[in-house]
Amino acid sequence: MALRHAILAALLEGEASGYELSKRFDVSVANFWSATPQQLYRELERLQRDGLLAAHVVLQQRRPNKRMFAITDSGHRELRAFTAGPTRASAIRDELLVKLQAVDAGDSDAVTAAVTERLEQARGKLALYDRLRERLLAGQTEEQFLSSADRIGPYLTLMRGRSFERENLTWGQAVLKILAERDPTHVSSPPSELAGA
Amino acid sequence: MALRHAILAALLEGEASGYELSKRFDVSVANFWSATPQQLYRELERLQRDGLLAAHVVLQQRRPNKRMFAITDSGHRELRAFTAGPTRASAIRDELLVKLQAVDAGDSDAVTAAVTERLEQARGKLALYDRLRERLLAGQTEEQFLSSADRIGPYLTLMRGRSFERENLTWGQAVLKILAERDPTHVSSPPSELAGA
DNA sequence: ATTGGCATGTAACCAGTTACATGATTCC
DNA sequence: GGAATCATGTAACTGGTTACATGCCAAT
Repeated sequence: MALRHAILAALLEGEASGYELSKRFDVSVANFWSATPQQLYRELERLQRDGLLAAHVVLQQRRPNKRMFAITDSGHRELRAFTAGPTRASAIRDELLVKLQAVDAGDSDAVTAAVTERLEQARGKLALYDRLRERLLAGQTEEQFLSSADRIGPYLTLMRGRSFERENLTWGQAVLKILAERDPTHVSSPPSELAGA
Repeated sequence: MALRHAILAALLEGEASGYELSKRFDVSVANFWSATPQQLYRELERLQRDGLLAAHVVLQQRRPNKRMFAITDSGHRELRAFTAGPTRASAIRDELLVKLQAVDAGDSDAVTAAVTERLEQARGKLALYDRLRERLLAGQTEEQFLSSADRIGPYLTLMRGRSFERENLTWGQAVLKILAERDPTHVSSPPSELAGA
């Protein structure tokens, strides 16, 4: 029953079709909630059935018609009640870290490649988040934005995603260095200091 | 099919019963994979059935008997193959961030309380991770440990968990300040600078 | 001509969660 | 005496993933 609330929260940005919502999940919601298009379509059905969303069909000439979903009053009440309820602990499931846990019994080169790939992804996401941040700020300073904006929620979650990817970068780089030093084809390099402050 | 590999990776630390494994998941594996005891018991059954784990019953006098599970050769091969295969993107599902995304349409005080609670948890986990780190290092410097230890995987994942909780702390504190400034019962305080470097 | 984006869905399956159940022991 | 810990499970349900299917339009 938590995907519901993620969808409601995402629709605060404005009404959307299933397809548009899945794009929205890809770019901004993915920091804190992941869902496949199939999940979204199914849950949108239910949300509409339960009266938390209202749907209306938009006819398009050059594209297929789409069903736009908007939050109802009942949906707003539900979302508000959700923010007031107990918070479940976050579930993390990261295959890369499972591989790293097993690196000593696994294929070290393959794990190195996987970390490198993750690093690339982190760089890409960081760049995306920086662009989204610029768009949100719209020329204002952070201070100005936070005191004047209608909605600060999307900014706060974006900043969490941003710091997460920054950590992925620094951590991943340190891990690569350590794995390289462990490698048989050894070349010495200065210590990595993974522990931080 | 990924819980299997998380279990195999966890059993690299040594054989365990279902109960012990679930404790292990709570303290150290939870950074990167979460699973309930019921999931573990079911998957241990299957791993044994598929020959990746071998079980033997340990009779105890003052406690119930337990079934200890150990990785077989076949299990080791499977784990190695896993580290060499493609890596799926990590799935994050964090209710607290859903609440934050919806904070502008939600109960601001309740969200503040939830962030405060998360901060406490982060402090606790950080302290735990620091203790685990001390235990792993066993008096050595990080550099010494990394060049001499049999297994560095657990250390690398622990350090990721540690930096994650550190980020939770700094982010959560900034969010609390921002939410307080937004509150009707307003008291001015210096700007928070959430953006970082 | 074919790839890629827009737009929506069904069906089957697999993974994860919740509730419940049992029974002994140790600690307070 | 009661709570916490050790130890394992069943059953029912809910949530999530994968594969497949359709069809049109725009761009190359």
